[in-house]
Amino acid sequence: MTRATILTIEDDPAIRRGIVDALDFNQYSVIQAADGDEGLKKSTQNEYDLLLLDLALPGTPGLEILREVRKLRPTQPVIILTAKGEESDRVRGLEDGADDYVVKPFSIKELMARVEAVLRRTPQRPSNNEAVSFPTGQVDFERRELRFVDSSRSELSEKEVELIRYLANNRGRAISRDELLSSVWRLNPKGISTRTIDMHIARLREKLRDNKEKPEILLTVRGKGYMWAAQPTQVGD
Amino acid sequence: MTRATILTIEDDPAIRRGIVDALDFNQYSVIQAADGDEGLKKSTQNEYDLLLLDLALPGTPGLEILREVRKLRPTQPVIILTAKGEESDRVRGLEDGADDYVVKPFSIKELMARVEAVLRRTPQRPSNNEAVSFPTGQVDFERRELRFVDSSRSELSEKEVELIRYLANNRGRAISRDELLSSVWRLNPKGISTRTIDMHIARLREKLRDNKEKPEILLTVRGKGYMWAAQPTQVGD
DNA sequence: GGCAAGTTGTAACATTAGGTTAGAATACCA
DNA sequence: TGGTATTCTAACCTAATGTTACAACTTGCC
Repeated sequence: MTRATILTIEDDPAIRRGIVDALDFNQYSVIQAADGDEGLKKSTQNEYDLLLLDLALPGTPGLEILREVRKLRPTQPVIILTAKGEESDRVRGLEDGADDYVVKPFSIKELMARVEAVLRRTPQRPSNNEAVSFPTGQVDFERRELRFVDSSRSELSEKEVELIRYLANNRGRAISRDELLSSVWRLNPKGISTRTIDMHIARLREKLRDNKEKPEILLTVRGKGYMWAAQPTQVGD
Repeated sequence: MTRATILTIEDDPAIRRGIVDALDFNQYSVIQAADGDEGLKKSTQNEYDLLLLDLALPGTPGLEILREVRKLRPTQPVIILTAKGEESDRVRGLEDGADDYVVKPFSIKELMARVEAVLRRTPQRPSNNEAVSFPTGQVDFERRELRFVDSSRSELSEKEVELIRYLANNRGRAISRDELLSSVWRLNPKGISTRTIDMHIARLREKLRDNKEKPEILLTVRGKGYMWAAQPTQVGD
């Protein structure tokens, strides 16, 4: 069991190698990208616990990657790597939502400290197969089904599971259709025009037995997308 | 400066006196209600940091008060007081969302421990005049105005301040119009039919310079109400 | 292969919640 | 008392979402 999955976007092979080794040694699972285009692709197609992003890259520039990722995944943790002197880049990066930065040349020790710090303050999401509950029941990701308090069940399809997982992992945050298409469907279309998501939501609401007129679990956020309702109250301890 | 404001709904004058004294001694601000009707009124008209609710009351029964309050304020912390033996009431109370219970007769020490515990695990809201920020600026409750990053400002009216405060204090949670009417307007109408809230929201969006078609700060949750957007990312430390 | 069941996507239409405008009521103040 | 700011109401309108019905695709099985 690795501690977290980290995407490293860095073109210098020596530096990349160093980073990967260090992360690997510290029990992280590491994915690599050697240039901007590959980085953009990997970072937008998948969600990682952390992105290590060199700003000076061949291909798509680091800052653009950052902005794209940020648009799609507002909460994706990102640490940027900048060369000494390129202070303006660093400032732009932080403005664009990077969580922290490391200035090259850096020591492995320093990098690891930053990594740990950012991961530490990332709100801990339920891990992949942890139970997600809603007022009238809970989601069993293992068995791909919903179990209700009256112990009845409904089965979930593949896409439904992924959709529910993504939404539930981000409860309390309104997720745009773009973000869903990118994260759940692994597509990357700017400004979509498909009702597919709405369809799936409708089907999910049905299975969740959510209130049809006034949903209480899977909320519609006008002009934005959908949201898994924040837990109203936690009863007892 | 008191630590928190607590509403005590308890008909027995001796017990009530004891509770009030103890809370007072511990720096809490205490409001009292001596029967169910008064309790229902006070608990629905105002929001408190904590509700101490005796279940056996003349007038409106405790459980009904609990349910009404819960409908209006899903996060209102509540501790119920039950007589020894009335176990079914206690269970019902917890089912209906009470956060904890104390069985009579209880020691002051025990009560205080419960109070502290519940308050401790209540998600700490920004206190009344703490700054609330949004991506393009922040709310200054003192001066009743919005300050933007470009250091321009807009003034807020009384109602606007209260509305913004309530929504922002509950960011990430969709607030129903009923809850707003009850908490901000201090009205108690079941199933409203006024567009007043929508109006105020529109004006607020204007002042917040929120995106008109796709709001990013003050979101509309279909069939439910409105929501102050959850913080997308916290930049840096 | 090819049929059946299940899943996912699309097109087209329907509905209505919420945005919006304009003005009436009310409160505030000098 | 008149003027100004604020709040509320009524009425209208639109576009975002819900919804239906079916087409396309996948999967497994004989």
